[in-house]
Amino acid sequence: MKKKQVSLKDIANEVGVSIATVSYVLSNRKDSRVSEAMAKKIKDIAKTLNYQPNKIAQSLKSGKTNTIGLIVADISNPFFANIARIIEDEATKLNYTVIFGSSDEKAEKSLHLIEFLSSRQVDGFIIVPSEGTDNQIAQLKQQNIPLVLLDRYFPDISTNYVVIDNFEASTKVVNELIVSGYERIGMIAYANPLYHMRERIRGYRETIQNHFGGKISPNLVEIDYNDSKKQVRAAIDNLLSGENPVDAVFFATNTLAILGLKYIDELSLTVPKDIAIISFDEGEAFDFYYCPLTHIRQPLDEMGKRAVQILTQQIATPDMGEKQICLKADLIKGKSSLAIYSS
Amino acid sequence: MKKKQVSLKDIANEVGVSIATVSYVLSNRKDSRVSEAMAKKIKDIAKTLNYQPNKIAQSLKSGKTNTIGLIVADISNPFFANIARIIEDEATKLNYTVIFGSSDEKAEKSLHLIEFLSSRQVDGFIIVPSEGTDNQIAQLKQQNIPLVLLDRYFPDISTNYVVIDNFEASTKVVNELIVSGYERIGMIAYANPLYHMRERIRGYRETIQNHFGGKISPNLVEIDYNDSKKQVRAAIDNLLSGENPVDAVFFATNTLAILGLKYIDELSLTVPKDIAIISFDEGEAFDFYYCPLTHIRQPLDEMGKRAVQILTQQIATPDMGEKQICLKADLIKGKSSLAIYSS
DNA sequence: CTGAAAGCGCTTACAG
DNA sequence: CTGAAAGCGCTTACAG
Repeated sequence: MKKKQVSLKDIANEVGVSIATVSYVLSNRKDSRVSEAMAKKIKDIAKTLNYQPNKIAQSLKSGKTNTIGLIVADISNPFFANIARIIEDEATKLNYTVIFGSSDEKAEKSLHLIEFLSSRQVDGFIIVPSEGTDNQIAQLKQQNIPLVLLDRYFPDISTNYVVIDNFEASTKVVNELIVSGYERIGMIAYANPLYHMRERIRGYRETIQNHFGGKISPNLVEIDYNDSKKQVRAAIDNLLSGENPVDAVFFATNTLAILGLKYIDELSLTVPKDIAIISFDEGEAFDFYYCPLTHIRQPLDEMGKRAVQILTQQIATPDMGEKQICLKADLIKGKSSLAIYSS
Repeated sequence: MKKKQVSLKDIANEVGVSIATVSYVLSNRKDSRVSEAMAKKIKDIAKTLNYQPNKIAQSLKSGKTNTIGLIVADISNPFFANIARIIEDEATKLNYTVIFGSSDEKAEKSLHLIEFLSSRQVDGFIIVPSEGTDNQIAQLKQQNIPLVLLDRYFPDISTNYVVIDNFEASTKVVNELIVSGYERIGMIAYANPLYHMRERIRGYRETIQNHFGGKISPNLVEIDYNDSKKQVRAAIDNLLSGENPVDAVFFATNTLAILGLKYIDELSLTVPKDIAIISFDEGEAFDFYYCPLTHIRQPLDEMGKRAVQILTQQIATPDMGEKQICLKADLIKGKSSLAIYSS
């Protein structure tokens, strides 16, 4: 039999005083006028009994759980795993607990998670929304549930969000390749209608367009998320075939880069001699890759922390205005995009 | 203003019936004899109002939160991150939520987490205990709080646990190296008094002893967890120096292997030609390592699932006997321990 | 077939 | 200086 936790009542009985008095003392309210002596006695007994307040009861009373619901798009992606950890740490600092789930890029799963977390009475949500969840987000907003979108957002729904400037980052990638002497630059992205992916693609297209003025066209392949392994291989075959095979590939995410590089290894191509590579985000998988990868590094730490801060502020001050943060990402130069002449 | 969630009372008012009746209908208790018509009406209204039961209130009433507290030793280690994910998935299937934290191998942090999770009224714990937490575990046990130790346990405290046979796994590693022709086999482990680490070391020592019968002695270096980077480098320098430098190294964990291999790369040594390697556990970091690593693969999936199953069983049946599971781990042969003559 | 009442453990405005 | 009472949203044994 699990022993019952000690409650205020147990302490009250022990000391011979009312539950209310114990509550006043233990919650340190200054406006209660409990005698010093009594207060000390109560505190001592509470300590010897190892009293821990029942947060469930506190939550029911206060309507606050000090819990944040976090929904990421894919927890098996180190990008999201890392940001989840950062959010967890920051939340803990601010005295919040995080309950999280992964939508695995599926709208139904996202809906299920939102309902589940709502029934657990989370005080607010941090969500990396996946395709087709616009209505879920709109609904949360309409219910005035505190909410911060992270990494992705819907331009048509006005919410708090913390994202990066994907267009600008993508521009940096393509410019780096161009400056290094590459010309036939392919891109492999997800066939995902969400804004962040469209912006990465737009950055690629416009930079190619602006620089080559139509003499060289963008060469983009979009991959279906649920069949990515096979399609990435086909995409690379495709980009490398024909009269003008690419000399560089820009991967729109780290997961695409991992799949792509494994296949490039299989083909016995050497990076960057045979083909230059830049990736959006990285991952531990590249720690031992023979050629350090040039990649976009998103300010994960700041993104996670800002999201938590904005959310907890909104929980505390519901009528605070909306906060919309767009951060810049850095290009980290490895050796996978070395200038052609120096290779 | 955040709108209040709809409660049983709202539905009761709407339908013109008592809260109790609504509760009976919505909790689907067969023994209540509410008329079909009324039941239907109530269910319809509940649906249109989008009623979600308040789990906080349910928990307070029932004394059950359907929540598991998970404490891992180091969430930044992919081994624990993976097992956390497996536990999360299995728990979700069984209708439990997981709240977790990382003790970062610190006893005080572990205590803090236990208290925190207890105050959140978790129904039970899954814990990867760190050094010096014996008394915390004993205390939980003494309070009859359902508990499963994972990956590590204390031989002196009788609890549920799910672990692997570290001694046997370690034996396999050393035998593999011996069979492949290596003789001067060093080991790098943590200076950690916990049983799992001692067993790995014992397996190493005894196998060396049994095979070489004293003609070659074990060559073990123990590393301080909090200064591991520097000490691993020194350890490798040490193992490679002297009259009889090692020709193989057994790393007792994946984190040690990562640190070690990076240094070995810096030294421009080639695996396995210059030095053979076997690691306990692996990680994504090795995905692109030029030489696929021979390593011990623990049955993560089974470990995580069994832990959840045992815990939830004990929550349901508190006087169930203790379950102690010791699984075997596999040796996965890569190329980092190739037989000497074939290299 | 339906409802009044007690109670889970806490907080807090109010009374004495 | 201290306590009785109401209430957070639910469940359930009991009465009618």
